[in-house]
Amino acid sequence: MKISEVSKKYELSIDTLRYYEKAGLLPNIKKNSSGIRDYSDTDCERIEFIKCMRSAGMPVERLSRYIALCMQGDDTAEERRNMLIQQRKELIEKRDTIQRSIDKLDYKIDIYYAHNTLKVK
Amino acid sequence: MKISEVSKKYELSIDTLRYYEKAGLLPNIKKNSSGIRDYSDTDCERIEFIKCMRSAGMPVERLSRYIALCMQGDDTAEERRNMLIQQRKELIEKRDTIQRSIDKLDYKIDIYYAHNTLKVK
DNA sequence: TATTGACTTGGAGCCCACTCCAAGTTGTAA
DNA sequence: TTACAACTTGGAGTGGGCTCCAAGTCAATA
Repeated sequence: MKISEVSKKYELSIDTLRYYEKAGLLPNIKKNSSGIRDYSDTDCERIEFIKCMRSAGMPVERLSRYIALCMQGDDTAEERRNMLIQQRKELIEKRDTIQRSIDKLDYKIDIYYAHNTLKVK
Repeated sequence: MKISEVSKKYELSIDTLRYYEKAGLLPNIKKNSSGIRDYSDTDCERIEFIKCMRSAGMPVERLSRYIALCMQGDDTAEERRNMLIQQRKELIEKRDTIQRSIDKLDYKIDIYYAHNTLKVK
């Protein structure tokens, strides 16, 4: 798959794909004789994972470390697992923070309704 | 309350408090004869709201618009309510995105466990 | 009265995650 | 063979949200 196809399929700009590669998130992308990238299925799976983690706010640098561990082989499995567990913990905190904000908003929105005329803060 | 006290109480740096003020999030902070800020209870409540919304990812600029509407008076109540409803909607989306990432992580972490030896990606 | 510490200001700098740009190469189509 | 579209590179620029800095003011204390 060429970069423009991948870009369309995963809704990531071409620049972002190259940026991710430079940042170590997509190592070993194959290139043909004239230097053009050819993304494999494995690369694409990785992109899905990256998208998922990025959308949840995992920093590029941490993702890069995780992927570097993947490339190092099986010996790093435990470390990787710990990274995922840590990340899950952080996401749960983040989700709960957001939930508290939603609750607070519900409360505020209710007040606007309660005053019915919509005229009171 | 002086800025250093507010800073400690709400765990926001003094620079951040002044930055928020400059950005329109904290209008009309009283100053004494020698120009020193004196935060009122209302200011403090506003700071709590700002912290809550910021921690949920609401951009400073949008907060600034919301607060500008507050200052304009009762006529803007409906618009403000709509902003809060919109914000709630976005937070719910964000929360759900994070939840999906958590689910994906659970799945991945499970795989590490399943392979028991911790040796397989 | 000299020092100290907390405050003031405007503006520069930093980090992250892109995003854009210039200049060049390649492959196909007219 | 010339035009074009899509690709390549390195590096500069951008926007949001702070964070830091220099230079100055002020009030209380030694």
